[in-house]
Amino acid sequence: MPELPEVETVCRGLSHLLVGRKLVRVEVRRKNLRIPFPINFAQKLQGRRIDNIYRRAKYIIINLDDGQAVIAHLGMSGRMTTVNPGQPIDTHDHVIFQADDGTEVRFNDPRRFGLMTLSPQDELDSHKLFKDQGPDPLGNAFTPHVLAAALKGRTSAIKTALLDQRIVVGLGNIYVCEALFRAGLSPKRKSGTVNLARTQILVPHIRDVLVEAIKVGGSSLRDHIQPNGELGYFQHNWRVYGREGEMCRNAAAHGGKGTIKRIVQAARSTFYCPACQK
DNA sequence: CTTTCGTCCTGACTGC
DNA sequence: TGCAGTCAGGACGAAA
Repeated sequence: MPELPEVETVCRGLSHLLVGRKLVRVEVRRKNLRIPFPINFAQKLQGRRIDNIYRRAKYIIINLDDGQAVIAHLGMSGRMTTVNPGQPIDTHDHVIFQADDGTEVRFNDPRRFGLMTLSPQDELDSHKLFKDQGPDPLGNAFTPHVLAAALKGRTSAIKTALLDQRIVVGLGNIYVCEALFRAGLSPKRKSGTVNLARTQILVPHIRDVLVEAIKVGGSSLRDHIQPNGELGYFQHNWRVYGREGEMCRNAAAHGGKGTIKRIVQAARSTFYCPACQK
């Protein structure tokens, strides 16, 4: 699942491949991803030079030399990969980008929860997709005070609230589970009880887990891979996600007690240790 | 306003 | 071995 670290990894990989390059050919093979492509999407990209590629929340932003930006989201199963010339087209290769040095990048998304659209660069802040989004967890705007204020008075579970992109962007199911475990907070705890004292513990843990994941290229769940085809390695560092029934790594500190449990919240699996998350 | 729930989609996995 | 059923989940819009 592309969450913040995976999208960041993809953006860095794409930057190396494409920044400074001119797009000589763009082909849209399927027109109905999560939202329709803009009219003449491919034609508008052809001949443009790529000035910059960066991550905004879980989106990939590709700045073109005419002031437009491509906005791309990987959804659940989206991938951006380079292919060798002549590689056969896959059923789920939805967009093909060919650069002036022969580099070919394909957007492949079996489940089609992803999207790709265009916006003027200077209108991104007010864009429908971004206008209600919360702070980036790796930016200066995400502070314990800001998070505590956003959670105040809420009755929903903290797990659910952290998945809400209006509160903080970038987190998905895996990293929310991991951050709450590190912070010793129960995923079932009411958001409103996560006061300043608790956000002062939680915020650094959110940052740490994301930074650690970016360092190793993100997580690979099923088939998530980087543009260069390499797998991310962070899944080996998961402490609770996908570890139902396993002994908690902190068990020694709890008299040998603590088994990772799986529950369902808002129709999503939550993994946590009842012994150390309160 | 907040919160919850259904929906989109396909591939991997489970159990008979 | 094969096949039906279940699960995975990001985001959004509708419903409560």
